Amino acid sequence: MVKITDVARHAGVSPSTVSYVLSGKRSISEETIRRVRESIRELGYRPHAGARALASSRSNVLALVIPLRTGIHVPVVMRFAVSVVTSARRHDHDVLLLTQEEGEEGVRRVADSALVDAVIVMDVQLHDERLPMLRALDRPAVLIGFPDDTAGLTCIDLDFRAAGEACVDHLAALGHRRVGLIGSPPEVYERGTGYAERTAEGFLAAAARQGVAATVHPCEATGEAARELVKRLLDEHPDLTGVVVHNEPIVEPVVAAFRAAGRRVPGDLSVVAMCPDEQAEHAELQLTSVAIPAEEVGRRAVDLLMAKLDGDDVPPATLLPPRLTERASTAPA
Amino acid sequence: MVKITDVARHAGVSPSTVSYVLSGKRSISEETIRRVRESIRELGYRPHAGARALASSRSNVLALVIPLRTGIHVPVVMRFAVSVVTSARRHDHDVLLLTQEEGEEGVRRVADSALVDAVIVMDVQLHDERLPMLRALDRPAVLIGFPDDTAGLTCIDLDFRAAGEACVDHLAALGHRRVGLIGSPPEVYERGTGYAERTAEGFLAAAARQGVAATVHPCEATGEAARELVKRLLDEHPDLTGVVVHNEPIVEPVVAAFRAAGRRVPGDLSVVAMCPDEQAEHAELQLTSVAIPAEEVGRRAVDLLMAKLDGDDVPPATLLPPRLTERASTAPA
DNA sequence: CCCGTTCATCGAAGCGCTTCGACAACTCAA
DNA sequence: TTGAGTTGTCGAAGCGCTTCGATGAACGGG
Repeated sequence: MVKITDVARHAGVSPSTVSYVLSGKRSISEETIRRVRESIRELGYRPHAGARALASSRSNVLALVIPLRTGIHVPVVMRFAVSVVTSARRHDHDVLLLTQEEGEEGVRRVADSALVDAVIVMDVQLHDERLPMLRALDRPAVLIGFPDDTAGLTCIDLDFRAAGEACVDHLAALGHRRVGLIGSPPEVYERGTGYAERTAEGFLAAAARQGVAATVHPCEATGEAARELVKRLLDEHPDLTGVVVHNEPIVEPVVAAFRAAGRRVPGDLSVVAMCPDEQAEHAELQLTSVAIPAEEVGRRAVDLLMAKLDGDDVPPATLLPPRLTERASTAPA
Repeated sequence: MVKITDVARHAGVSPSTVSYVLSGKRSISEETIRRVRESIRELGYRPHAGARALASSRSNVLALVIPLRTGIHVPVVMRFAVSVVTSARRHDHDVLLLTQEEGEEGVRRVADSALVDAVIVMDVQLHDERLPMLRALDRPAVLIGFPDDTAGLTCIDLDFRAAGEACVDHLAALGHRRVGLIGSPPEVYERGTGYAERTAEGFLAAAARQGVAATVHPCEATGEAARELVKRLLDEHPDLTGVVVHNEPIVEPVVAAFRAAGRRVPGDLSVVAMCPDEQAEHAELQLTSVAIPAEEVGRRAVDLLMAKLDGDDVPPATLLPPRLTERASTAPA
């Protein structure tokens, strides 16, 4: 194994100089930098991560806690994760994967053992049992998702309340007078998930404000459940002309079900999806949608974490404004 | 931060004794073990991961390279990943997440810097460009998926060829005389993905052996593509009575499309899926299926890696035999 | 009762790096 | 021409742990 002393000898400098070339923490002459870099390249030197962590008390590793609960949409989770990994690499950090199963203990373990410098937690519940631990943690943490009480935490997410409102406002502007929200599976609401509840709140608030009749309908993420719900909706609300779907896997089945029921989309019935842009664009019918900006959220979560690691103050709450893109699934009532 | 010397002092022993209690590498008296454990608990001691890695040249971290290509089914990838993380924890290891984007360089980086002790690579192609690097790597690696040439490697996966055969054998035994394989998206075949090609080979080989007419059809993973393909299939092969679907997201749409075309399933047409048992069981129509044993593959990949880390010899190739479970989607022709 | 073993424990070295203080060599204003 | 800064580099300490060899105590066979 090539170590820093080998590089130092090869370049004719001291180990500390090599270290300073690598970290840039002291000024080094152009010429020396060149020689050291050349030696590093030639010898194929890689600093030993453990030694570095020990000496600097920085491991350059972040922990990412991913959710495993039922009712979550796995592809979206993966987008967040990939975005976090990619962003972390830009800051010269790696990402350790923790499953929710390991839970509190896992976070504490990797934090206390200095395996990681900081933590990102996904899928935070309104009353998340991990909050006390996260508040007490002696390492920076960023939550993706908003708990009820954000005091002492750093949180980031799409502004789901505003997103819910944006969908209704769009439909109302098109003249729709009765709208429905097809939401996440019931268990997601039952366990108090911020994004689901806040979307519903925004949806209902905007409807009230606009004088539009509105109802909220949790729905399992299966085609069958979607078809049944659509049937029931049309039965109970024959005047329904606008639907918001906040449940990625069943967007397509919902559209198909409305069509099967004889409704033209968007002729008779408009659909707004809340999903990643990619999904909205690749659907058979291009969907008017509010984007779930997983990439941006992941990136900014990492940026926040890096700022905290640098000792900077960061805003405790970051709500990304929703972006509604009009496509082919909505039309005037 | 509590360190080993603190524990040693508290327990009235030397640091090395504490270390030996923790590692079990030397015999220690019951009484001392008890006292040391008690001190560890009381002080909340956690060994510093970096220090440990430096002194022992073992980081107790594995790298997991996950795929990002198009055409792969994300939920299945996630199952592998979760299984790897869970299994690694059982062996007291953590998992570092690498994306395929980082590629070769990423693996080399974390291996050379001793950030990880070993590597698991998912979604290996038949002629994977990473193979030379993996062969040359000075750390153990296990591949999930089989390249064309496994020399010098350790690979594990479901035996997809046998799986393809099992599906046809099942259908043939039920008296079906013409069968079709609805496979992965075209790009998956184009880039030479082992599991897709081997399934098709097994499928065709068994059909030839059984004297059954058979065709293979790649299919994009969208409901629309599925519906089109089904229409075309029925057009071109009116005598088709058995279908194998090896493309998780479109299993349901395929069944729905056959029904929409007036075929009863399984009355007129039998469907065998290749998907996780969970998916087969939770479908509206319980699906006869060959299980994709993601959990087992992940677990055994980790077990193989641990064996290699212990210096044990391991089989270069592990093919898990397919398991076909008869459910409600297949019936006699 | 002595000596060779085994058992339990200790002390010290060393893993490869970062960082701090020191210092020689310059630079430049007074 | 001096003294105060600045720049570039070095040496050494130390991060917290594991591991090796040493050692004293207890044990048992001859």
